[in-house]
Amino acid sequence: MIKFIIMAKRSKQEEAELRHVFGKAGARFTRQREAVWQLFKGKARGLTIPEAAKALKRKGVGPATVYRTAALLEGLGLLRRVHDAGGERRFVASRPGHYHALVCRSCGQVVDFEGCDLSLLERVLTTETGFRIEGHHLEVFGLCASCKAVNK
Amino acid sequence: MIKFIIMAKRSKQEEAELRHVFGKAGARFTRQREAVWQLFKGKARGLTIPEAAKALKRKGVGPATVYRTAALLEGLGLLRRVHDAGGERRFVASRPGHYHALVCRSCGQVVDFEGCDLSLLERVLTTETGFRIEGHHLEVFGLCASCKAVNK
DNA sequence: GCCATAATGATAAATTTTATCATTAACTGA
DNA sequence: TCAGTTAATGATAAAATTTATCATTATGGC
Repeated sequence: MIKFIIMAKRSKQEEAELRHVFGKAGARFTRQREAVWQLFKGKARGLTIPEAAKALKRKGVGPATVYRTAALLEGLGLLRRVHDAGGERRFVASRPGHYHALVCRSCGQVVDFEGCDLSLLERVLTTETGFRIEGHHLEVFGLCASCKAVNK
Repeated sequence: MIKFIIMAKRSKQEEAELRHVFGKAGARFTRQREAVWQLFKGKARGLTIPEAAKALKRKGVGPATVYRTAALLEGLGLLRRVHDAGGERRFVASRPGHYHALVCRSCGQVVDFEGCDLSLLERVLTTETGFRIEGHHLEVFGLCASCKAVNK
């Protein structure tokens, strides 16, 4: 069964969770790191680092910190890389686990989903190529419902 | 059925094919463009642009031309973008059509394959999200047979 | 609240990518 | 085969992105 992810709004509970994830990794919970996380969490289409850096400059977060924090959050499983149609590197808020992205080519909105079944494909690849399959990365493109309506 | 691609060696026939592909697109068949293509064709793991630029400098091909040519070859379907584990943008020789990459995380070798069947997944996504699915991008990681042997 | 030190901002440097333009060389047609 | 047209290239510079360094700041543990 396929499960879709809806990002929860900011809450005390979320802050506690965040603090826990950070703490477990020995990382401090700073104003800047939360600003970065909140920014990405609010953008369904994700952001490139330069885009994020521009938006965060106003909030007093420097570019170097954006780079550092994106790498950190990726390591913690809170951000995931997505490559849009143009091959641009974007980061999107995520939950730890095995998710894939359904990306709208018009507005860029990203819907995460899990529950892909590639076991058959992987079995064939194993026998045909001798590879030991360890994982995969899947992205699906299309037009979301509202862009479909607008673009005819 | 899954079909694997083995890149043919350089030949008169290949040159004719190349000339045809270039010509049909109104692009000229230059020494530099062939050098770029030959370089990528010989590297199963693909190359980043800076890597390619470094290798081609010796052959008298400037960086700007490498960028321009990679974009051209991608447009012609002769190169495809692949993102390795580190998220680096690499270009890999390809054939026109719908192929996916099986990437070895140790040596970086890429085996193209076609014949993935995601129609069921795409049908579910369509009904669940309202998206009009237009395509997908799939990469499978693992250890190739020889790296598997070496790394135990 | 104090302390140790991780994290930040500022700055600079390195790297990657794009733009410009005079020169070169690939295709066209005779 | 050869000249003419013009796309493509190299050189150069500029812009943009990414990484490194280090003094200062602020977080988390006690």
